[in-house]
Amino acid sequence: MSDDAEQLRADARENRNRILEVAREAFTRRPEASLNSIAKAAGVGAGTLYRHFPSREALLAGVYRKEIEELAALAPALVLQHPPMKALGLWFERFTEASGIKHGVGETLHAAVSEQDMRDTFGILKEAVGRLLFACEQAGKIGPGIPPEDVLVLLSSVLRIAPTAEGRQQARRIQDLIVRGITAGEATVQR
Amino acid sequence: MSDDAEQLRADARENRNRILEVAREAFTRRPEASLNSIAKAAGVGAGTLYRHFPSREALLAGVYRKEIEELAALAPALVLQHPPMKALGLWFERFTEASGIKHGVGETLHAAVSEQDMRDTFGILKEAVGRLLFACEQAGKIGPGIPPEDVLVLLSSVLRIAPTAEGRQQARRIQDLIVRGITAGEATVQR
DNA sequence: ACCTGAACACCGTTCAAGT
DNA sequence: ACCTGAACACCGTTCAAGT
Repeated sequence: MSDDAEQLRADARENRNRILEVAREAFTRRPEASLNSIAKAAGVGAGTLYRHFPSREALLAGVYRKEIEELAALAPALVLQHPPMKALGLWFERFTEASGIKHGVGETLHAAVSEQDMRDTFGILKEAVGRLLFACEQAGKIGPGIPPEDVLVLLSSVLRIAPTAEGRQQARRIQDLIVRGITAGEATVQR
Repeated sequence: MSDDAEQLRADARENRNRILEVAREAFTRRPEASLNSIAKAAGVGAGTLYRHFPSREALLAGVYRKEIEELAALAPALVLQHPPMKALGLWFERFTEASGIKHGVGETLHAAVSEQDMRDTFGILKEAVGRLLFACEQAGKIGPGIPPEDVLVLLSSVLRIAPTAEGRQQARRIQDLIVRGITAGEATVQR
């Protein structure tokens, strides 16, 4: 929602956007692309890139922020259009499919503890999942008090899976397992 | 089980072991420790390290192999000593606790598709989980045909969690969610 | 205010030369 | 048969000098 590029001088904002464009491309091609190479491709000095994005993670967050915000915004929309459990399932699928999310969320989750930028982005996703879970809860489909962040951590495991045909099947199976876990409520967990 | 250092000349085997020792220490302190610094600390040339471990991942696998093998060996032992579901729960806890596993398995899972070393190590863990699941299945506690690799991928998500007190609680909750997902058998997954 | 790009210390990796 | 360590190309990051 917030633009993050509001009070910038015209040339600075242009640079910022160009960096984000180039970075998105570069990361899609090769997730380990160097920041120097991105700066060069964007036609800016290395220092400029570092001024806008002080760390690799900050750049990642910048690149995928829009995508993540869209994904989050989808949650309430799905809740309106579908029965709660169906909405949850559909959102899970979207989460897995969103290609950019792969890198973006992975890093976000990983760094959510330390980096501030990340906490924000993570918070957006957490809220989205919370909304979905709440709807399911209201409908009596799941037990109360399942922390959205737990679901998100669990869901993040599918991001590691390679995007082969086989991998996609596995991702689907894993999504189902998560849904079942949520659905089961108080089950026979033994210690 | 296999030693991996069988047919080596005496000095080579010594070097190999020293590298593994130093690397374990270094990775524990700082997961991104450079390979050059490890070589130096181990008192060997960089080339020697690369001869033994051609990639960072190979070194990680070497470092954590023993630990992973022990964890895997624990599975059948637990099955003999406890009811199946309890054995599963205990093994999950051990998996989460094993500190070295954190780095080792994370990388292993990530690279399991490409690297051969990794496939082997991953296979060992997969077999262990398979054993646990089979016991639960035999006891009629879970549905049949849950792929061990799915459980492992899911379980790997807890490895990202920071080892704070709060984090440990979350890890525990997530383990429970996984167990519930497995237990639920065919549930109300909607599409 | 913002940008450039040379400079620094360090990285992974290779390979000729040694034993 | 194995090891050393200098060398290479590249990395992230900083910062004086420019506009």
